[in-house]
Amino acid sequence: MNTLAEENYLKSIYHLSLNAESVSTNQLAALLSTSAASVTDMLKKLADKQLINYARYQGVSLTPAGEKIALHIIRKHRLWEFFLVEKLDFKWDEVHEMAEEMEHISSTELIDRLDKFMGYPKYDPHGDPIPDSKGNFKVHELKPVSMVAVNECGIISGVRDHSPAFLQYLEKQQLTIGKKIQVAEIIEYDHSMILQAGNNRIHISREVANNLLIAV
Amino acid sequence: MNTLAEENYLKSIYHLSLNAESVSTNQLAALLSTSAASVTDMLKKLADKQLINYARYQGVSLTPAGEKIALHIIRKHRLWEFFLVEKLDFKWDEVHEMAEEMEHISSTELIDRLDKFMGYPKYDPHGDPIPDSKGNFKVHELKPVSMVAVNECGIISGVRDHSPAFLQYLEKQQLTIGKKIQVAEIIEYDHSMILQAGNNRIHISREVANNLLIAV
DNA sequence: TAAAAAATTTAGACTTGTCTAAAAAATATT
DNA sequence: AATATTTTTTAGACAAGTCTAAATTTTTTA
Repeated sequence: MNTLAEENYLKSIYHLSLNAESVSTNQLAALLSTSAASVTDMLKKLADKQLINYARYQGVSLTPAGEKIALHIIRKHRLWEFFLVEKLDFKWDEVHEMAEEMEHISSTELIDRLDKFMGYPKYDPHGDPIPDSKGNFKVHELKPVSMVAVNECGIISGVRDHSPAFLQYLEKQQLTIGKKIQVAEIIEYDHSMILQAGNNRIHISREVANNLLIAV
Repeated sequence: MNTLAEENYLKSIYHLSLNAESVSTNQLAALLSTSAASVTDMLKKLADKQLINYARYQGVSLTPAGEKIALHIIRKHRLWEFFLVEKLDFKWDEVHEMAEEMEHISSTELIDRLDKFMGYPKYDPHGDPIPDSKGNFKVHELKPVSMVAVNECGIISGVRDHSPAFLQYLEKQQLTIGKKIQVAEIIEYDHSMILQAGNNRIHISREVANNLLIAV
C-alpha cells in the first residue's frame, strides 16, 4: 500500500489535472502547503513506483495505475461526506476536513458496504460525482450560473468553490443542491444577477454566479 | 494532538494496565511488535508530555491525562466496531483491523454523533464496554465459564480472547453474546465442560471455557 | 537573442519512529 | 553474597518526509 503522503499527492495531482494536461511542481506545492523542493522529492518517489509520468522540469500526469488509486481515494472521500451529511446530520460545509482523514481508511470491503448501506449515491453533498467501485462515474454537464442567459432555468447541481464560507453563504440564500432557479435579470454594470427561486428573488454577485453550477 | 504511534502506545499501556499496576517495557514491545529499545524511546517522549509516569527500569503507568486520551481512543474503536457490525453487517471477527484504523479519526463531534446515530450502545460486539463521551463506562461483573459450577446459569457477555479464530469458533458453536447457557456437566479428567444452550448441548475445552465470559 | 525573472531541482540538514549491538541495571540463582 | 541471567537503556544508524539555501533550467521580456 501507499503512505498517507503519497495518497495525498496522487489525489492532488488528479484534481489539478482536471484543469490542465500537466501539473506543475509549484501548483502542487501551493495546494499541499509545502515547499517545491519537497514536491520534487515526492515526485521522484511516485515516478519510481510508476504512478506518475514525470520528467525533470516537465510537470507530471498520472499513469493509469496512479489514476486508479486517486479515484479510489476520491470515492472514499465522497462516500464518507455523503455519510456524514445524510446519516449524521452534518452540514455540507462541515464535512470536508473529516472526510480528509476518513478517505485513508484502507478497507475496500468497508467502503463497498458503506456504499450499499447508503443506497449507492451518485453525487456527494456538494454535487461532485462519486466513482463506483470500478472507478467509473458520470460527470453531468454543468455550467456556471454566470454563463446562463436571462430567463433560462436550471437545477443547482454543483459548486466550484468548496470553502465553508461560500457553502454557508449559499445555504443562507437557500441556494442548495437540487433547487430549481431561473435567471430573472442580469445587471450589466457589475454582471451581478437576480435569480428567481420559487417565490424568492435572490441577488448574487458575479463571483458567486461564477462558482455556482447548474444543469440545464 | 498526538501522533498515531503515541496513540497506539497509550492504548496499549491502558490495556496492559488492566492486569497489573505497572507495565513493563518488554510487555509493550511484545504487544506492539517492536523492539524494547523503541519502546524506551517512546516512553521518554510520552513522559515529557506528562501522559505517563515513567522512571528508568521501573515500568510505566498512565497519568490522568494519558488515561483520558486512551479511553477516548478505546471509545472510538468500540463505537466503530459497533457501527461495522450493526450497520454494515460485518461479523464480529472481521471488524478489529478496520476499527484499528478508524479509532484515529480525530473529530470528537463526529464520534459523538455516531454514538447518537446508533442509540448510545453500552457494549461493543465482543461485549466490551464503550466509554461515554466523558470516559465513563460500567464494567459488568463477568467471570470465565471455567469458574462456573455445575447447574449454574448465565448470559454470555464477553470474551478474553479477541482473535478471529476464537470468535469464529464461538459463532459456529452458536456461543454468541447475549445467549443464555447452563453448565450441564464438568469432565474432571480434562476440565472440559458441557453447556446447555436451549436444546443444544455443547462440549467445550478448558481453554475455551477460560476465554468465554458470562454474567451470572 | 541575451539578460532577467521565475520555476524547478539538488544539496545538506532535521524530526519521527524505528532498528541492532553494546552497556548498564535489576533480578534470580547457586 | 557473588555470579549468572534477564530486562532495560544507551549509542549510533537508517528511512520517510519535510525544510532552507544554492544551483540549474526554463520562460519571459526588453
